[in-house]
Amino acid sequence: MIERRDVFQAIADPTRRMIIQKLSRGPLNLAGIGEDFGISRQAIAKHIKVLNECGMISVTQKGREQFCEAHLGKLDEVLSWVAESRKVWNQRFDKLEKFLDDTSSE
Amino acid sequence: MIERRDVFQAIADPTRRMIIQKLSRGPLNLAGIGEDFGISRQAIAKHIKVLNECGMISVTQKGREQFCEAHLGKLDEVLSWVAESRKVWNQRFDKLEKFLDDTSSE
DNA sequence: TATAAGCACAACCATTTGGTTGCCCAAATA
DNA sequence: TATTTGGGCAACCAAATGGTTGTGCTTATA
Repeated sequence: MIERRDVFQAIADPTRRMIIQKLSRGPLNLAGIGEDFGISRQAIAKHIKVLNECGMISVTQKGREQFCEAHLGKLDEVLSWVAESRKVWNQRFDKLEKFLDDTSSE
Repeated sequence: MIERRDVFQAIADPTRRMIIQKLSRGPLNLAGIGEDFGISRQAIAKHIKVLNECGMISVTQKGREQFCEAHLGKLDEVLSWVAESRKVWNQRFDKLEKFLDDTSSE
């Protein structure tokens, strides 16, 4: 198995998705992120590490605290992949339309 | 660890993403999907199983062959999650805009 | 009918994942 | 200064992941 570190891996885990949404409201330190999760601080720290390695967030030291900020622009990669996957799909609809158009005599 | 079977899991693996894109051009049987992947047929079959369990594709028996069809509409769940995550982000931009608007006297 | 094609099932494997606990360190705060 | 508070590091764990090989079964095809 190979360790994958991309956006798709970042958003694969539900906890990480919640973290991203939480961070979408603004930067937070680890303790702040960990609130309302029934999960240990270490588990959160690991998710933060993964998100950072995936390029989804950046971490800034500030005194003894560590503030995390989401890079929501990174999600563009997901959007463009979805768009790419549906490209032919849409073309097929276009073709179907054209076919129905061409074959309809009434 | 808990076995997660959702769209995010489906698209987390690069091989599965390629399979989805391949299927976006139309249904294929397992052998057809497996072409051009440097991977065993069994590995492909496992990915197909996962994709099916995630609801990303459906499989139809046809004689001795098994045709797979992608459910590209399922990707809407990804799009809406991304949109939801960026909602506040956009609002923040709006707020910033408003703030700049309100505070600019020149 | 003999053979090839398409696939299922099972066993096996190394690595990753997602979580835990325990200990410890440095920076704020009372 | 004593004590919280925020967090790092390492070890450990069970389960999931992504792959392999081998065997065998059924459906097409030569």
